[in-house]
Amino acid sequence: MLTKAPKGTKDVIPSEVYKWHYVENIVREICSLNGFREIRTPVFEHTELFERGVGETTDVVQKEMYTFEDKAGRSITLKPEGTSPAVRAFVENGLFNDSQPTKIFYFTPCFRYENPQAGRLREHHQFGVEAFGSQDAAIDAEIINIAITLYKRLGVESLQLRINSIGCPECRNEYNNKLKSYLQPKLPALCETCKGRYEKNPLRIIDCKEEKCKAQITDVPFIIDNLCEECNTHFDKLKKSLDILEIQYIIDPTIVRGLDYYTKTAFEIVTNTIGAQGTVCGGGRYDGLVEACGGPSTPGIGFGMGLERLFLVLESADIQVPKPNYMDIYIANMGEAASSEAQRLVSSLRSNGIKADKDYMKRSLKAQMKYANKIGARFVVVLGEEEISSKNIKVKDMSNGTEEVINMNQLTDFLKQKL
RNA sequence: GUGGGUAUAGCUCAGUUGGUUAGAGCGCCAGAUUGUGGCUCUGGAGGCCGUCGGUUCGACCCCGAUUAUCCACCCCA
Repeated sequence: MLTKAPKGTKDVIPSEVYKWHYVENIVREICSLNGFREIRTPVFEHTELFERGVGETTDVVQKEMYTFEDKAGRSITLKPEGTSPAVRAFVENGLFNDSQPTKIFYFTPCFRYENPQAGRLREHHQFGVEAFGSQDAAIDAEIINIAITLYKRLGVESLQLRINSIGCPECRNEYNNKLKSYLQPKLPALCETCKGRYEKNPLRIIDCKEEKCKAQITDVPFIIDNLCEECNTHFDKLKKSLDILEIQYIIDPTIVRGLDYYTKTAFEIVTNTIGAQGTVCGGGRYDGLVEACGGPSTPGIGFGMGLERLFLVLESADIQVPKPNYMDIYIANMGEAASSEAQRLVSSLRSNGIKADKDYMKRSLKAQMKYANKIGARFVVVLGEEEISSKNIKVKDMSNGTEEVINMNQLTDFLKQKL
């Protein structure tokens, strides 16, 4: 127990972390190009935020949250998703007073108490993007474009964008009635969960995976065919915008999303290469969420992208993340005096911005050379009594084995020139 | 919450139809004559064979439970 990470969590060890850095750097670059700035919010929030934001009837809130009381009796929840906290921060800090839109992004851990499987953890990490303040469907397309661009930059091609519109409260209400009257005669044949969904959230029945439910609703009316004029116009504009950006998409009327806050645009980016959990990015518009969280009526749209799943996609596509150079120079040393001199040297090199390391294991010279090779040191200098007294050192280029003799004092300049 | 698979070295996995000292590859450490890496060769360290109980003269192997892990359902990223 002591030496085991909790179920559904994973360490990122030093030899793997470069992949995260690589992706994070590209994300930051893309966000910056699109005018999105980073926001950092707490790992935990008041439970109420998620109940209100994500929705009391959702699975996430009903059975997947890490909720506990703190010592003062407050109900606290580890964030199960990133949008509600972003909205809370948007409202609390009065960002709606700035010129709109407000365009933000974040990296955050998310916590959900579920049984782990391929592509599903109890703690996973998301890259998320939110844009507040604009109702323009063009911004929906641009949000989607950020996710598409990221995957394109990483060299992934086998992904599919699926879009839908799930309407606004008005047309959804009307549609729900239509849906209910369609479903009512079939109710006895539906599964137990769907019987429950009928009153609370009939839209979800369309998404049910039970065969008997699927069989019942083969000619179910979709909301996409029952949108009000405004929502229809919005969806048309979205499609047009995606065309302008040359983004391929599939209209999938069964996308409903499991978080209650979505309105109008809902989308998923999916793959079939990483197991059953193929949604790599999911998001949509949430025009009522800011108001529901106590802010002024403000439209919004965003997405969450699971980073662990992103890495699964890279793996399945056999895409290698370039490894960084870990070490510029390694100072091999023999004997106490040389060890001290090596310490002085690496310290001076480091303060000049050169990645430098030395032996701390009292290894033989041969072993030190092997080590230097293994850590990927570009250059090696051997320090012994001779070098210390003469101040002349041989700098070996590990990439081709050539050596050059220079004065010890010139090492920094020499390396700056070579690197 | 439900179902199935798996559990042997740091990692990936063999293995014994139940019988004495449990194996490989990779990795790690060291050596192959003087102070120079990658390739090769040699050697070494490293395992209560997940845990507890049962069957048996004898269990790493069979049975049960338990825990962990993987996969799937549900749901989601």
